[in-house]
Amino acid sequence: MTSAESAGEPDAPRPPARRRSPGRPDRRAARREQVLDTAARMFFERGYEATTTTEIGAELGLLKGSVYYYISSKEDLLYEIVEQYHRDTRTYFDRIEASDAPPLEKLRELITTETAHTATNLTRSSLFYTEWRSLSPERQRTIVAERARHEQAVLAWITEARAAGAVRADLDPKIATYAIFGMVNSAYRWFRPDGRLTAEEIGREFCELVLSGLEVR
Amino acid sequence: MTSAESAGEPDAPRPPARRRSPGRPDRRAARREQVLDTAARMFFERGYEATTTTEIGAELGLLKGSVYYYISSKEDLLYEIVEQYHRDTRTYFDRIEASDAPPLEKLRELITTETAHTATNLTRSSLFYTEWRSLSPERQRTIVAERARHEQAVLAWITEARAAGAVRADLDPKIATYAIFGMVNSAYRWFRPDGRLTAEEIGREFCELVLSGLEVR
Amino acid sequence: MTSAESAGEPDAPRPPARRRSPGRPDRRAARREQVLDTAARMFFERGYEATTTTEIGAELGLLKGSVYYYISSKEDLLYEIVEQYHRDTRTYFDRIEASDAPPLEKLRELITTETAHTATNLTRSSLFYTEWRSLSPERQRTIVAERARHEQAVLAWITEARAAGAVRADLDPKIATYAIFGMVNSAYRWFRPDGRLTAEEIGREFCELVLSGLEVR
Amino acid sequence: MTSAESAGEPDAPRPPARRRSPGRPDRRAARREQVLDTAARMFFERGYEATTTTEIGAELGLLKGSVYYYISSKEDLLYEIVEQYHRDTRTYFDRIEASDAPPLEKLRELITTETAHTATNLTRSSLFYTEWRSLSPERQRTIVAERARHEQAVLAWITEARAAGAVRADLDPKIATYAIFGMVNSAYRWFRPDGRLTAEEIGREFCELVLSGLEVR
DNA sequence: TATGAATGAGGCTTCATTCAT
DNA sequence: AATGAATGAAGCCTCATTCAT
Repeated sequence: MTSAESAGEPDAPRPPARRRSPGRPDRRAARREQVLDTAARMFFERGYEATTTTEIGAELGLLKGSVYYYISSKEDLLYEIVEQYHRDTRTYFDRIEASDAPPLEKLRELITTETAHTATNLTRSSLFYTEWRSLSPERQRTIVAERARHEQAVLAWITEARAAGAVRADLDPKIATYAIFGMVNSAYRWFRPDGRLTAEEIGREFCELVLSGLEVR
Repeated sequence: MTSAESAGEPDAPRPPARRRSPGRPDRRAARREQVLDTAARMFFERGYEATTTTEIGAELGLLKGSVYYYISSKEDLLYEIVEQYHRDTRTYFDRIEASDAPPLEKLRELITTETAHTATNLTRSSLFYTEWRSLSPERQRTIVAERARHEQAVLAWITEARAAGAVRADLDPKIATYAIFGMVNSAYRWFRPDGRLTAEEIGREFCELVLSGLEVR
Repeated sequence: MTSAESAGEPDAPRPPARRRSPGRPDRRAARREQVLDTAARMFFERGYEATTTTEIGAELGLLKGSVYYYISSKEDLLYEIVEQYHRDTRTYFDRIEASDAPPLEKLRELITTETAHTATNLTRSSLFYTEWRSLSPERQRTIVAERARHEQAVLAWITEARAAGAVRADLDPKIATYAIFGMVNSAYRWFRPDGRLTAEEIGREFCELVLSGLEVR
Repeated sequence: MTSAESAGEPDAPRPPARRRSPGRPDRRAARREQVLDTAARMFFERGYEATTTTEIGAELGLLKGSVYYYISSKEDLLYEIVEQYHRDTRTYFDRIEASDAPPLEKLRELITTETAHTATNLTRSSLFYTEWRSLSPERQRTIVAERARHEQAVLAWITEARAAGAVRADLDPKIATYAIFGMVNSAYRWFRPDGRLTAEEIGREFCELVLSGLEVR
């Protein structure tokens, strides 16, 4: 399903599902993706707890029970939605971290990419930040750990740049790190795909603001 | 600082409730405040939906039914908790806005105060930002409206300072506003009262970072 | 008119409570009577189940718990109200039955008296007819038995009069009996003390209608 | 479901519900009707307030939660039961009123039909008269308004007949109206389907009694 | 593939009642 | 004579989930 979500869905379309046999497209997987997308949108709009399986079914033209043909539990549904987002996050983060750009360049790249990613996956990113509490403790831990990894890295970059004299010595790297994530991750709350600025432009603004705040004049 | 809260409660104690008869402290109101505080902490720890009235009662040494001697509904309980925070917010915001300091001074003052406020009322601020969805539509509207008011004001301050040449012309005031609120309001997620830095110090860091990012060099 | 009822109370005032000692009026009994009257009115207006002890207390300027200083249970309260009415009913019924008037005269007397009684004790009679189900099985039985006794008597009177040729032979005495009670006992539903006709006039109308319907022309 | 309800149910069977697909009888609707009938009987026997959803479920071989597969709330359940009765009432009333029979003929027809209707729908009529207080204010209003309409019509008929000299001038039409409804509507309290007389016979008795009471000799 | 019927656990809330003060 | 705090039982209702068809 390359596309055409119901009007309210601000997320970018997921890539089409894999096909089992070339001749016969796997309809099940396609429908499954549809279930995920619909649920994601509804969770985004009303919250996870407030969305019932009955409602999800209705939105899909299915009865409550039929939804379980595609999912194994409501929590799994949420997890899968969040996991997709999470996975993407990991991907670009690993790439950036592995690069040999100077630390502030990495930071710039992370801010830009993460802002764009958040903005292009509004509903999923929103769920990632607001509904993780409804996941099982173990799954929460996975997510928290990954976030911590990102924070550690950013902290390390800033610390490194500071040691190298590129970042103001009078700033606390840890607080700066929190500030950056607070700023970037807030995008899901107010970004509108049809707004005045694109995700890229917003990323650039963030970089300007933060980096010129950090940098030694 | 009359009251010893259970260890987990990071919020500053509320001032004692009004007394009905001057000589004899109003026990009821005190207990009621205890209920609010306990519930606030539990909502903070597990989330509003995940906290049952049975659990709240148990934590207070009451049966679930008995909790209703002090509250009228679970949602009202949440609202009251959030409203206290909300009210305080309004108070200092109005004071700052009414002052005749230059716009960037107002901004500095707001960032500092709001950061401190968030940090000193960790659980309540947390609920304010994460559980407002569990409130009735009307109550949600109240909160959203107030937040919008703050954002409008900050936007106006930045715009004004920019027009006066005090803020870089290449930055978008609106994005800057969002960035500031994202930063400041993220404090409830990571601030720890027993941490290395005080709320005031964090506020100062934020100001440094943001203002030197905004200001024309 | 010894007692000042709240405006809505259509029942005739109960006689003042007995005094324990001539010099010191028994305040408790008086207050108790007030509780009965207030409860009776509220049960009448909202129904027994729908009236809470909290509300009864509030109406009396008391707290929930304090009401129990005067009553032993909510059901007892209802029973006592209904019992007063019941007792009166028994009194005049016994008097009529014991008289040596001819059967149709007794019938006339019963219709008149019962209509008047119903009308003068609107709330209590209403409860007698509508809320008896909330009483304990045993108490229900008492009431049902008494009503049956009245019906038996009326049936006997009509049968006797019919045997004597005073009542039409083509009418079924049992149905006539039911009809009469249905008619008379419906008064609590529509009688208004400030209406066009007095209770006595209504009683007379009933007699006219029924007796001329029954009597051989 | 043409029949054979559990022994205690004195109401006539409802006509079968509409079918969704012509070939396959709609089981759901049938079961739903069963729920209504069972609940009606239980409300009749113990009263609405005294009947719990748990009990209704048990009687149907269901858990309390499962009952809600067929109903939306306990009050809705009551309303639907009462509404069916109400609807029937309206139907025959409109027919009679629209006829061009002379007023006393209409009266006779109404008494007969209403008595029969009450008797053939004992439980529902009973609920109609005794449990309407448990309905929402708006629903109460609907019912009260309809009853008032019937009373107005009967009052008009009697008044008309009286003006034409067919009814005794010394009787008050309004009281006569109340008397008639009191009489007819009391049937649910004592009618037994297996009794000595049929509903039709009882209706005839009522007519005899009332009309010969009303008519000028 | 999807339905329909039911489960079962649990949630929020209400309320008559008690009892020490 | 009345209060305030709490109890405890029960009530209505919701919902994720299952499973035979």
